[in-house]
Formats: sequence, C-alpha cells, structure tokens
Amino acid sequence: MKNERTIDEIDHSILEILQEKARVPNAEVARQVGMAPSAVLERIRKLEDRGFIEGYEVRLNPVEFDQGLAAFVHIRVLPHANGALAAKLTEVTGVQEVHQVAGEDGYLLKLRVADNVELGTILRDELMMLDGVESTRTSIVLNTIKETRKIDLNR
Amino acid sequence: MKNERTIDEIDHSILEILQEKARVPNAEVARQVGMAPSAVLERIRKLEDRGFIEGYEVRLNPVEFDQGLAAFVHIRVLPHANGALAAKLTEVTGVQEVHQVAGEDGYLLKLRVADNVELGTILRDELMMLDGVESTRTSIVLNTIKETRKIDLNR
DNA sequence: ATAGCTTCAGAATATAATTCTGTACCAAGC
DNA sequence: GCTTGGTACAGAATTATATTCTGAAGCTAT
Repeated sequence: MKNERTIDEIDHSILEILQEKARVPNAEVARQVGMAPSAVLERIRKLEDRGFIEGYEVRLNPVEFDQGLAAFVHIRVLPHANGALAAKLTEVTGVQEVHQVAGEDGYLLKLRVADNVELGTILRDELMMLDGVESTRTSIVLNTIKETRKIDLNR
Repeated sequence: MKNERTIDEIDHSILEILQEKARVPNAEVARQVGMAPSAVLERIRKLEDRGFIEGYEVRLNPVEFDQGLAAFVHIRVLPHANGALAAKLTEVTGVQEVHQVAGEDGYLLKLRVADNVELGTILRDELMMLDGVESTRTSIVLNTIKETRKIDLNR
C-alpha cells in the first residue's frame, strides 16, 4: 500500500505553482503539470486533508493600513513568571508573532505599528505593564529586504 | 470627487472576511456585507489595483516539509561592509526574512530549517563565510505561540 | 489470477466569476 | 437649477471554473 504521508514530484510541482500564485485556476495548474483538472483537484484536496496545505491567505499592504513600521522585541522574563504571560503577549497591539526562545529565557515578538510614537506607547503602556516582564530590547526594522513564507520544497 | 486612496467600512468588512479565509466565494462575501456579488467583486478588484491587497498565498505546514525548527539570527556587520551582503543573506538556505535593523547596525534573519544540525551547518558554512559578517547571535524558537500576518483594520 | 485500492481522464453537472446594462447618486461647472 | 461626468450599485446574462461521477488502468498482496 502506498504511504499516505509522502508527496511525489507532481505534488511538488503543484505546490510550487500554488506558492507562486495561490489564485491560479485549477485548469491552469493541470495544464502545467500535464494532468486533467479533476486529478489535480483531487491531489490538492488530499494535500489539504493531510495537513500539508494549512490554508489560503490574503496578503495586505501594511503601509496602506498605517502599519509601515516593523519591530522585533526581545522580552526577558522574570524567574517564576506567570505562565499566562505568553497569552497576554499575543493580545498586545500590533503583535503579529510571539515566539518562546531558548538562550534568553524569554520571548521574541514581531510587531507592526504605524510609527515610532506608537511603538513607544505600546512598549511603555502595554508591554512593560505585564506581570513577569523583566526587560525588553527592541530592534527597529529600517528596511525589509526579504519577507516570505514560501518553503523551499527542493531539499 | 471621491478620494481614491481611502477605504470605507464596506471595504473593511470585505478585507476582514478575506483575512479570515481567503478562499471564500464572492457571493458569500456579498451576502455577508449585504451587497450584490458584482459590486463586491468590483471593490475587491479596486483594492487589488490600488495596492491594498498585495496578493494571495497558500500557507504550507513547515513540519511536513522538514522545516519544523524556526530560528532568528542577529548579524552584526563589520564597518565598511560590502553593500552586497544583504542580497547574499536572502540566498542563504532556509532564510525566510531579512531585515536591516537599527541599533545593532546589522541584520535580523528569520530561518526555517529541519533541526539543530542543519541550523549549525548553515551558520558555520554559509553565514559565517559571508564577507562583512562580524558576528552572529542566534535565538532558537522553542515554541511559536502566535504567527500571523493579519492586519488589525480597526485602528 | 483476482480482490481491493488508488489514480487518473473525460464527460456531465453544479457553482462561481465576470461582464454587461441601466439606474441612482453625487459633485463640479455653467 | 440644469447639465455633464464620474462612481457605485443591482440584477440579468454570459462565461469560466470547480466539482462530481463513471469507468478504465495500474499496482499490490494474497
């Protein structure tokens, strides 16, 4: 019996096409991989069912929505800090990512905000107010050279 | 004449629906916002044309593609470093993001790799080999609590 | 060999996107 | 106040696309 947890070259091709442009018609994908649309659709459905494909997203332009400034904030946590801190961090204004990191015994946040003023306000009035936060170190992004979620399928 | 660079409450609603689930049928969006499908489509096209919507993406499950480990790498750059460094960084294996950051005079990278072994290899054989790199500091992600690109439209 | 399973193509069908047309609305200029 | 030009919208008509269905082919284990 075929292993249901592997993907073959055709799946690879399909996913590469979808990673380039998620809104390409099925028939077009089928043409590119040389199969019938129905077969391609069946494969995509299976990739979804098996969890290889998690979902489909729209990507908005942050600048147009007053979120032109990105920043990373390292948060050092006090010993014996409340476990609820992580959940609180996800609720902070502008926070898009919360990662628990090793080495620093803390969290790394990615934020999108309007400008330095808003960032300062958030740091002062929201982050520093949370129980368990010992200190923060902020890296302001001057320029984003690359930002993608694409996964390199060829390795 | 109406300002072509603003979006109204209806656009907001549409974008919120799309941010929840990018693959919702037009007619369903229309129903939710109480308009005709043709009108909704017209609005979406304009949002695309004006650059508010940058594109549509498929989100793959990194774990299934042997990229279960995330890491952030701060790179400190030597004075007078070659300007080509940034471009080189984007080509490094597993690199999804490259941000030029203030304060540290360097770059912040986000990587997705299979495991610690691969991460070590990349740091040693790829990153440290690049001209202009003075030092690196790596934060290994133990647990990602939140990771989204959604933009809060209500501010 | 053959039963059981998967994959696929191609046709048939269902659903959705897109185009088209006319109307209403609003603002600017006369 | 009237007209012109532009935008937004609904609803119908059309086109494109997705989905379902069926049968055939291939593969594997027995």
